[in-house]
Amino acid sequence: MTELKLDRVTLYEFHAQFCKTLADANRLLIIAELVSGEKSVSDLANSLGLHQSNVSKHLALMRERGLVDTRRDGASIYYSLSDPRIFKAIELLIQVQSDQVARRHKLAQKIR
Amino acid sequence: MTELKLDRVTLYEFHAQFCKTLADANRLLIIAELVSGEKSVSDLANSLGLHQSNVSKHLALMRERGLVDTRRDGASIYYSLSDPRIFKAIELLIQVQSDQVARRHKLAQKIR
DNA sequence: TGGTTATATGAGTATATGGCAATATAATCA
DNA sequence: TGATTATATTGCCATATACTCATATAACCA
Repeated sequence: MTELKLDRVTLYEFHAQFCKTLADANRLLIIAELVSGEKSVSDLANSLGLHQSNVSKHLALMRERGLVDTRRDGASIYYSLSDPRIFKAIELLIQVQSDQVARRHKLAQKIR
Repeated sequence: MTELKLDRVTLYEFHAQFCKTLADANRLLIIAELVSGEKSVSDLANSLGLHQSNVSKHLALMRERGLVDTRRDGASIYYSLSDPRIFKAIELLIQVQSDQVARRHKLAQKIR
Protein backbone atom coordinates (compact mmCIF):
# COMPACT_ATOMS: atom_id res chain seq x y z
CA MET A 1 0.00 0.00 0.00
CA THR A 2 2.63 2.48 1.12
CA GLU A 3 4.95 0.95 -1.44
CA LEU A 4 2.44 1.56 -4.20
CA LYS A 5 1.91 5.14 -3.11
CA LEU A 6 5.64 5.85 -3.10
CA ASP A 7 5.91 4.48 -6.62
CA ARG A 8 3.12 6.69 -7.77
CA VAL A 9 4.78 9.74 -6.27
CA THR A 10 8.09 8.82 -7.87
CA LEU A 11 6.36 8.45 -11.22
CA TYR A 12 4.73 11.83 -10.88
CA GLU A 13 8.02 13.39 -9.88
CA PHE A 14 9.42 12.04 -13.10
CA HIS A 15 6.60 13.61 -15.09
CA ALA A 16 6.92 16.84 -13.13
CA GLN A 17 10.57 17.00 -14.10
CA PHE A 18 9.57 16.82 -17.73
CA CYS A 19 7.13 19.69 -17.25
CA LYS A 20 9.85 21.62 -15.43
CA THR A 21 12.07 21.30 -18.46
CA LEU A 22 9.38 23.06 -20.48
CA ALA A 23 8.65 25.60 -17.76
CA ASP A 24 11.06 28.29 -18.88
CA ALA A 25 10.38 30.96 -21.48
CA ASN A 26 13.85 30.78 -23.01
CA ARG A 27 13.70 27.03 -23.35
CA LEU A 28 10.31 27.30 -25.03
CA LEU A 29 11.79 29.88 -27.40
CA ILE A 30 14.67 27.54 -28.16
CA ILE A 31 12.27 24.68 -28.87
CA ALA A 32 10.23 26.93 -31.14
CA GLU A 33 13.38 27.83 -33.07
CA LEU A 34 14.30 24.17 -33.43
CA VAL A 35 10.94 23.31 -35.00
CA SER A 36 12.24 24.69 -38.31
CA GLY A 37 15.35 22.53 -38.14
CA GLU A 38 18.64 22.07 -36.31
CA LYS A 39 20.53 25.10 -35.04
CA SER A 40 23.93 25.69 -33.47
CA VAL A 41 24.39 27.24 -30.04
CA SER A 42 25.51 30.56 -31.50
CA ASP A 43 22.65 30.52 -34.04
CA LEU A 44 20.22 30.32 -31.15
CA ALA A 45 22.10 32.82 -28.99
CA ASN A 46 22.05 35.34 -31.85
CA SER A 47 18.46 34.88 -32.95
CA LEU A 48 17.14 34.99 -29.41
CA GLY A 49 19.50 37.66 -28.09
CA LEU A 50 20.76 35.48 -25.25
CA HIS A 51 24.25 34.88 -23.90
CA GLN A 52 26.06 31.93 -25.38
CA SER A 53 26.67 30.34 -21.99
CA ASN A 54 23.04 30.72 -21.10
CA VAL A 55 21.85 29.00 -24.26
CA SER A 56 24.46 26.30 -23.84
CA LYS A 57 23.25 25.56 -20.34
CA HIS A 58 19.61 25.36 -21.42
CA LEU A 59 20.55 23.02 -24.24
CA ALA A 60 22.63 20.85 -21.93
CA LEU A 61 19.64 20.47 -19.62
CA MET A 62 17.30 19.61 -22.48
CA ARG A 63 19.80 17.15 -23.83
CA GLU A 64 20.17 15.46 -20.45
CA ARG A 65 16.43 15.02 -20.37
CA GLY A 66 16.18 13.71 -23.88
CA LEU A 67 14.39 16.60 -25.57
CA VAL A 68 17.13 17.40 -28.04
CA ASP A 69 19.81 15.53 -29.98
CA THR A 70 23.20 16.86 -31.03
CA ARG A 71 25.44 16.56 -34.03
CA ARG A 72 28.93 17.94 -34.23
CA ASP A 73 30.11 19.56 -37.45
CA GLY A 74 33.60 20.92 -37.10
CA ALA A 75 33.72 23.33 -34.21
CA SER A 76 29.97 23.79 -34.16
CA ILE A 77 27.41 21.59 -32.47
CA TYR A 78 23.95 21.43 -33.94
CA TYR A 79 20.93 20.79 -31.77
CA SER A 80 17.62 19.37 -32.98
CA LEU A 81 14.36 18.25 -31.41
CA SER A 82 14.49 14.55 -30.64
CA ASP A 83 10.74 14.24 -31.15
CA PRO A 84 8.60 16.72 -33.10
CA ARG A 85 5.65 15.82 -30.90
CA ILE A 86 7.31 17.83 -28.14
CA PHE A 87 6.16 20.95 -29.90
CA LYS A 88 2.73 19.42 -30.59
CA ALA A 89 2.34 18.72 -26.89
CA ILE A 90 3.31 22.28 -26.04
CA GLU A 91 0.84 23.58 -28.61
CA LEU A 92 -1.94 21.57 -26.99
CA LEU A 93 -1.05 23.00 -23.59
CA ILE A 94 -1.06 26.47 -25.07
CA GLN A 95 -4.44 25.80 -26.63
CA VAL A 96 -5.92 24.73 -23.32
CA GLN A 97 -4.40 27.76 -21.65
CA SER A 98 -5.78 30.14 -24.30
CA ASP A 99 -9.25 28.67 -23.99
CA GLN A 100 -9.12 29.08 -20.24
CA VAL A 101 -8.11 32.68 -20.56
CA ALA A 102 -10.96 33.26 -23.02
CA ARG A 103 -13.44 31.56 -20.72
CA ARG A 104 -12.33 33.63 -17.74
CA HIS A 105 -12.58 36.76 -19.82
CA LYS A 106 -16.17 35.95 -20.74
CA LEU A 107 -16.94 35.18 -17.11
CA ALA A 108 -15.49 38.52 -16.07
CA GLN A 109 -17.72 40.26 -18.63
CA LYS A 110 -20.81 38.50 -17.32
CA ILE A 111 -20.01 39.59 -13.80
CA ARG A 112 -19.44 43.17 -14.93
CA MET B 1 11.49 44.72 -34.34
CA THR B 2 12.58 44.89 -30.75
CA GLU B 3 8.97 45.48 -29.83
CA LEU B 4 7.92 42.34 -31.59
CA LYS B 5 10.64 40.33 -29.94
CA LEU B 6 9.63 41.57 -26.51
CA ASP B 7 6.07 40.57 -27.19
CA ARG B 8 7.15 37.13 -28.22
CA VAL B 9 9.17 36.73 -25.06
CA THR B 10 6.25 37.92 -22.97
CA LEU B 11 4.00 35.41 -24.67
CA TYR B 12 6.43 32.59 -24.02
CA GLU B 13 6.76 33.67 -20.42
CA PHE B 14 3.02 33.31 -20.18
CA HIS B 15 3.16 29.80 -21.60
CA ALA B 16 6.12 28.94 -19.40
CA GLN B 17 4.07 29.94 -16.38
CA PHE B 18 1.41 27.48 -17.42
CA CYS B 19 4.01 24.72 -17.68
CA LYS B 20 5.37 25.74 -14.28
CA THR B 21 1.95 25.20 -12.80
CA LEU B 22 2.13 21.61 -13.98
CA ALA B 23 5.77 21.19 -12.99
CA ASP B 24 5.21 19.86 -9.50
CA ALA B 25 4.59 16.24 -8.55
CA ASN B 26 2.00 17.07 -5.91
CA ARG B 27 0.04 19.30 -8.26
CA LEU B 28 0.05 16.56 -10.87
CA LEU B 29 -1.23 14.15 -8.24
CA ILE B 30 -3.98 16.59 -7.30
CA ILE B 31 -4.98 16.96 -10.94
CA ALA B 32 -5.05 13.20 -11.33
CA GLU B 33 -7.34 12.94 -8.32
CA LEU B 34 -9.66 15.57 -9.74
CA VAL B 35 -10.09 13.65 -13.00
CA SER B 36 -12.59 11.41 -11.25
CA GLY B 37 -14.60 14.40 -10.01
CA GLU B 38 -14.53 17.29 -7.58
CA LYS B 39 -12.80 16.90 -4.21
CA SER B 40 -12.51 19.02 -1.10
CA VAL B 41 -9.19 20.23 0.30
CA SER B 42 -9.25 17.70 3.11
CA ASP B 43 -10.27 14.90 0.72
CA LEU B 44 -7.13 15.60 -1.27
CA ALA B 45 -4.93 16.09 1.78
CA ASN B 46 -6.06 12.73 3.15
CA SER B 47 -5.86 10.70 -0.03
CA LEU B 48 -2.44 12.08 -0.94
CA GLY B 49 -1.02 12.20 2.58
CA LEU B 50 -0.19 15.90 2.38
CA HIS B 51 -0.63 18.73 4.86
CA GLN B 52 -3.83 20.71 4.55
CA SER B 53 -1.99 24.01 4.19
CA ASN B 54 0.20 22.55 1.51
CA VAL B 55 -2.75 21.28 -0.53
CA SER B 56 -4.57 24.56 -0.03
CA LYS B 57 -1.60 26.50 -1.38
CA HIS B 58 -1.30 24.29 -4.44
CA LEU B 59 -5.01 24.65 -5.12
CA ALA B 60 -4.88 28.43 -4.68
CA LEU B 61 -2.11 28.61 -7.24
CA MET B 62 -3.96 26.40 -9.71
CA ARG B 63 -7.08 28.42 -9.18
CA GLU B 64 -5.26 31.71 -9.81
CA ARG B 65 -4.04 30.29 -13.07
CA GLY B 66 -7.41 28.99 -14.12
CA LEU B 67 -6.79 25.26 -13.91
CA VAL B 68 -9.43 24.55 -11.31
CA ASP B 69 -12.82 25.89 -10.31
CA THR B 70 -14.32 25.97 -6.82
CA ARG B 71 -17.70 25.43 -5.29
CA ARG B 72 -18.52 26.02 -1.67
CA ASP B 73 -20.82 23.60 0.14
CA GLY B 74 -21.21 24.51 3.78
CA ALA B 75 -17.81 24.67 5.40
CA SER B 76 -16.17 22.66 2.63
CA ILE B 77 -14.87 23.94 -0.68
CA TYR B 78 -14.86 21.58 -3.61
CA TYR B 79 -12.29 21.88 -6.36
CA SER B 80 -12.70 20.57 -9.89
CA LEU B 81 -10.76 20.71 -13.15
CA SER B 82 -11.87 23.69 -15.19
CA ASP B 83 -11.04 21.85 -18.41
CA PRO B 84 -10.73 18.07 -18.74
CA ARG B 85 -8.26 18.59 -21.57
CA ILE B 86 -5.70 19.63 -18.96
CA PHE B 87 -5.29 15.99 -18.11
CA LYS B 88 -5.29 15.04 -21.80
CA ALA B 89 -2.47 17.49 -22.41
CA ILE B 90 -0.52 16.06 -19.51
CA GLU B 91 -1.08 12.56 -20.83
CA LEU B 92 0.31 13.58 -24.20
CA LEU B 93 3.38 15.02 -22.54
CA ILE B 94 3.79 11.83 -20.56
CA GLN B 95 3.44 9.82 -23.76
CA VAL B 96 6.19 11.80 -25.47
CA GLN B 97 8.37 11.46 -22.41
CA SER B 98 7.83 7.68 -22.21
CA ASP B 99 8.70 7.26 -25.87
CA GLN B 100 11.86 9.26 -25.39
CA VAL B 101 12.89 7.14 -22.46
CA ALA B 102 12.22 3.99 -24.52
CA ARG B 103 14.22 5.35 -27.44
CA ARG B 104 17.16 6.25 -25.22
CA HIS B 105 17.02 2.82 -23.64
CA LYS B 106 17.22 1.18 -27.07
CA LEU B 107 20.09 3.47 -27.98
CA ALA B 108 21.90 2.52 -24.80
CA GLN B 109 21.45 -1.15 -25.67
CA LYS B 110 22.89 -0.64 -29.15
CA ILE B 111 25.93 1.09 -27.70
CA ARG B 112 26.43 -1.66 -25.16
C1' DT C 1 52.41 25.47 -33.12
C1' DG C 2 49.87 29.72 -32.11
C1' DG C 3 45.66 32.17 -32.84
C1' DT C 4 40.76 32.10 -33.56
C1' DT C 5 36.15 30.47 -33.16
C1' DA C 6 32.62 27.50 -30.91
C1' DT C 7 30.95 25.35 -26.96
C1' DA C 8 30.96 23.89 -22.09
C1' DT C 9 31.66 24.57 -17.28
C1' DG C 10 32.43 26.70 -12.68
C1' DA C 11 31.80 30.52 -9.27
C1' DG C 12 28.91 33.76 -7.36
C1' DT C 13 24.50 36.15 -6.80
C1' DA C 14 19.60 37.08 -6.84
C1' DT C 15 15.19 35.24 -7.00
C1' DA C 16 11.61 31.68 -6.83
C1' DT C 17 9.62 27.67 -4.86
C1' DG C 18 7.88 24.13 -1.67
C1' DG C 19 7.23 22.66 2.74
C1' DC C 20 5.90 23.05 7.71
C1' DA C 21 4.05 25.33 11.73
C1' DA C 22 1.17 28.64 13.53
C1' DT C 23 -2.53 31.62 13.04
C1' DA C 24 -6.62 33.75 10.78
C1' DT C 25 -11.02 33.42 8.56
C1' DA C 26 -15.39 31.23 7.74
C1' DA C 27 -19.23 28.08 8.34
C1' DT C 28 -21.71 24.83 11.21
C1' DC C 29 -23.88 23.17 15.27
C1' DA C 30 -25.05 22.54 20.17
C1' DT D 1 -22.58 32.62 21.90
C1' DG D 2 -18.89 29.19 22.30
C1' DA D 3 -16.91 25.06 20.38
C1' DT D 4 -15.76 22.53 16.32
C1' DT D 5 -14.55 21.72 11.61
C1' DA D 6 -12.79 23.33 7.05
C1' DT D 7 -10.01 26.29 4.52
C1' DA D 8 -6.76 30.20 3.74
C1' DT D 9 -2.85 32.88 4.89
C1' DT D 10 1.54 34.29 6.93
C1' DG D 11 6.34 33.72 8.46
C1' DC D 12 10.25 31.18 8.15
C1' DC D 13 13.71 28.06 6.23
C1' DA D 14 15.97 25.13 2.92
C1' DT D 15 16.59 24.21 -1.70
C1' DA D 16 16.50 24.98 -6.65
C1' DT D 17 16.87 27.87 -10.59
C1' DA D 18 18.46 31.27 -13.93
C1' DC D 19 21.59 34.50 -14.94
C1' DT D 20 26.22 36.78 -15.81
C1' DC D 21 31.11 36.72 -15.84
C1' DA D 22 35.28 34.35 -16.26
C1' DT D 23 37.62 30.43 -17.64
C1' DA D 24 38.28 25.76 -19.70
C1' DT D 25 37.92 22.59 -23.51
C1' DA D 26 37.77 21.48 -28.35
C1' DA D 27 38.17 22.08 -33.31
C1' DC D 28 39.87 24.64 -36.99
C1' DC D 29 43.18 27.25 -39.82
C1' DA D 30 47.30 29.96 -41.13
